[in-house]
Amino acid sequence: MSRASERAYNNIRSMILSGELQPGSQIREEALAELCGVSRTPVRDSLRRLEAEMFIRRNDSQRSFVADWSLDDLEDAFQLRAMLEAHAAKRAASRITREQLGQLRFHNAQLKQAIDIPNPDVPKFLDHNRQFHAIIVAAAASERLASMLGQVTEQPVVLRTARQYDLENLRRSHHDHDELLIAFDKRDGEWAAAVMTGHIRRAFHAYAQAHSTDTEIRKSNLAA
Amino acid sequence: MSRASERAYNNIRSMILSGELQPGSQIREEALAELCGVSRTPVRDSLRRLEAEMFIRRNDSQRSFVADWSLDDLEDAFQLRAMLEAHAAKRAASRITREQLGQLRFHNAQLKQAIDIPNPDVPKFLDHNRQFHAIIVAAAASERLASMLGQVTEQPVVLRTARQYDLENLRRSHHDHDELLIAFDKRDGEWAAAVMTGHIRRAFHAYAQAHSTDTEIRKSNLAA
DNA sequence: TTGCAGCTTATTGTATACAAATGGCATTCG
DNA sequence: CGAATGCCATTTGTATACAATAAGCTGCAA
Repeated sequence: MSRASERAYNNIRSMILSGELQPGSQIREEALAELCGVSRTPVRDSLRRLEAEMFIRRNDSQRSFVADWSLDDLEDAFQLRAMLEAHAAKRAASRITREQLGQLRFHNAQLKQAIDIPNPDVPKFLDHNRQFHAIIVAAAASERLASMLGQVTEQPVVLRTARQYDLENLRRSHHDHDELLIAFDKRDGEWAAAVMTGHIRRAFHAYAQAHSTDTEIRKSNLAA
Repeated sequence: MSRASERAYNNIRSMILSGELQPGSQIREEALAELCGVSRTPVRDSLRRLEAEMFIRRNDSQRSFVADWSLDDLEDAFQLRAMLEAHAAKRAASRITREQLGQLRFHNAQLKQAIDIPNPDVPKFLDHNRQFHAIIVAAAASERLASMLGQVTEQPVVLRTARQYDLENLRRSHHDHDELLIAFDKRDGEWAAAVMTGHIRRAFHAYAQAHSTDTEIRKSNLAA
């Protein structure tokens, strides 16, 4: 996608992800256009795209609002994600190449390094984690599946998820990856799928727990 | 969506589904704009949307082409659809209301009528079949799931699928629905999911068979 | 006071002109 | 003859002006 349009999309998306644009708040095309330094045309393109990705929703009269997900909605998204990633793992098990297996091992080693130190390097962990999962999706070799996964893997909160993982969860996450690697090595799709399902579901519960704590803190702040 | 944009979207979509725009052929915004009697702006909106739905793909330089799916790609789509619809059936089993169950029975009775006559009324069958599945998706109560299913249920060929069902397949389809109804009645999500999986997979194989026949006919026509 | 009608303003939709980028062709040079 | 290069035609991207629509407000009447 071309320059202005790309910029608008990335800007708006990151404003939503960062919370700069508050969930539920209205979005005006012209305001965003100014913020991004482009005209309304590329902004409109971006909004359509973000709407398809469910970052934005529109009311009956076509006004746009930042999506505001309940915990139930998020569980729904995680459930779909678990199903789709498990499917990807299953497909990947029978298609993954030696080279891709090597890459998985590399990223898994890197993310182990990121947490096996006194001060865990969470961004590094997240980056290699992302790449690890991306390789599996690529090995699954289904464009549609990849596109659908794209829709559920980066919902606003998901970005915050791993940050709220405690160290124990990060370690478990790493061990899941280890087990996935063995399953892939044995070409056991069912096993890989089962491990992946648990892997994603743990992520949800870790998020849910952190979220409730977070919500309580926010409430007490409001009360104070 | 507003008038011009809506019209453009529906026009272009049906041109693709009907084969009027041939798979693989390039699409030019201005040509479509003239065909639809609107300007390029709403056409561009539509193209973006159709691209997200994978009816259209773009090359590196942003030129658009009608998607051209191989049989493998289609199997992939059907596989995802089977998984998603099974998931929907499972969720629906624990959430469906008495009223929705009644509606399912109604549509199933209607589609039975449509094929239980000397000259089957295929369009009627298709219509009630569509509504039957729509009710299940609604009962599943997941917006995301519904949106994802939308992406795999109406790929170009899918429209042609049921037309190519032979009568026997239509009857089996009806019986699957009967079984789904019982599973829903017993609130047995696993059973509903299993039936649904088979239901969709049969649809794929019916299509694949009809497709290969079709392809052979086309080949012999070319040879002649 | 409440509810509604009509007006005003805010916001999105559409058309169009122009800019940028890309592809194809022809020409030229090795 | 083949490959590279520059130019022209085609196509898409962006900005902007204007149209259409919906929301909100004001004032009047029941």
